[in-house]
Amino acid sequence: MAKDKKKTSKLDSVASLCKRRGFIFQTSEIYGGLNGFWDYGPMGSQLKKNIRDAWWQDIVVKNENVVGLDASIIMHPRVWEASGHIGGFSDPMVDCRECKKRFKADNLCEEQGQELIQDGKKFQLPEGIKCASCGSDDLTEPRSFDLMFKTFVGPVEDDSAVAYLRPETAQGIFAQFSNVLATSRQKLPFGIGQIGKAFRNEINPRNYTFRSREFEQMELEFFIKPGTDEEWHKYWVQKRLSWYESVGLPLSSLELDEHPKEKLAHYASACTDVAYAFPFGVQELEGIAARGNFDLSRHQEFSGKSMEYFDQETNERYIPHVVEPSAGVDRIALAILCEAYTEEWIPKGGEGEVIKVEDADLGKRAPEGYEARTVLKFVPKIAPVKVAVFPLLKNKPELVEKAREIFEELQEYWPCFWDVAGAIGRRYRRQDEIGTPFGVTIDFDTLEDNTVTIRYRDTMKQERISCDELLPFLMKKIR
RNA sequence: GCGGGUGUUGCUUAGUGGUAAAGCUCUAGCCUUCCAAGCUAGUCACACGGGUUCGAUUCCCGUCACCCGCUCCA
Repeated sequence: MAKDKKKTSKLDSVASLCKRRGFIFQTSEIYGGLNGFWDYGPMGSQLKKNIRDAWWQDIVVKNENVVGLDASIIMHPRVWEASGHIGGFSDPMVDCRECKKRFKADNLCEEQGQELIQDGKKFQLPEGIKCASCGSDDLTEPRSFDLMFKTFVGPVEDDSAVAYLRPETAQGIFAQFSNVLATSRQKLPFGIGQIGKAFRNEINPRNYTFRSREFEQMELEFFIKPGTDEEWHKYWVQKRLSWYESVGLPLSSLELDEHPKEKLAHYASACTDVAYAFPFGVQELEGIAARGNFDLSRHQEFSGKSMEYFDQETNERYIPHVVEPSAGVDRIALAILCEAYTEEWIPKGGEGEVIKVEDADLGKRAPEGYEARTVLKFVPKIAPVKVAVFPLLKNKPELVEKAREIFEELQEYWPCFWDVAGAIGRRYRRQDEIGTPFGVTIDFDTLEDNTVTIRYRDTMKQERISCDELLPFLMKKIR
């Protein structure tokens, strides 16, 4: 195999660790996998839960004017007519028979000053359109790629039973706007937050878990008085940025991509992407869009039900505008993994400087006199396992018993890890690879003076702390 | 989906028309008073499906998956 294998990129190193340590697996791997679908293992599922919890806490719990929702994945098909996903969400593509390149048909036409001809579900290229790459006019007919997964509701598979897996969670919020408004006693401005799976039959899933066909979104629809769009849009961009910092993505690793006005959808007044510098390029984690009242108006039109809000202060009746921060959980998880992934060369014997391995040298052998360490530097809040507890020696029952006691106490509060196997250094390194921020070791001194060693993942420094102070100390560090 | 590349165990590699080897990891035991130590034993692989053949991991065809480019955007 792979005699001329390219040097591995950082993404390969991250993916390899994710598999080795139980973060991410290929779905149904024993059958060869399925393109665009991924499973999260013991560490990955806890990592994702921590990300969701951090979002839910920051968006729903800590804002008294934001409430939660958990809408169903399959909704009435008319929802997708109203949202524009049926008819508008499929991209007709053309292929060049000469140079084999593929283009979005409407982009290609637009670039050449023409418009794509649409006749119901059929598309046609206008005269004279040429390949943007090689200039050939030998192009295929525009073909539609429906990005929504279809299924049937009930036992009969006829056209009237067709339904769709939601391609975004947002429409569940819009469709329940009136019910939430009526039951939550909220006044404008207020928001509805939701976390859930969405599905898109992507043409080409890529970049590990980055573009998957099944993915998880965290979306807030923040409803506002028309005319306040700009200030609320700015507010949420800032608010979201500070959240990213709090989960371990520093501002220096992020980029704001403000869409120019002329590129916005006709109903939108602003859209800013939060992007992360992945190993494969700067790519979007979240889009924060000011969408006007497009969605609610459409649902009012298609359902015939009023989406208006009565403003008690001004005695006005209007359809609220909305600002939508919409984030991808899987993308954030991948960004956090990439950001946290670190290889170090540490001097044997403990003397000298630790060398942080540059991206280009990842996976290489440590130089003479050094040994390699792989560590995931998660912030404690996000780390899947918070504390690992070790008896210094396995064959000393008094150590094991005391350690077990401490482990069981800590387990009441966080996911913890119990490990008695192998030398203590080996056990520390195992925890480094899953990003456990704290190690607690019980030794013979513990039995004498009731103190334990606490070992820090990032610095490998150790200090002694009284057993009584351990819990409050960790509480403070982990929050 | 199109074009190109890749596919042997958890990882890194070896090898063969007669079903596979090594190191590390992992598991168990012994030992061990703080950073992948040592000793003993053990588990685990030729992506899948056809074809050729007495016999295929090896040759041929197809499929799948992953990576790169086109494309895409949560």
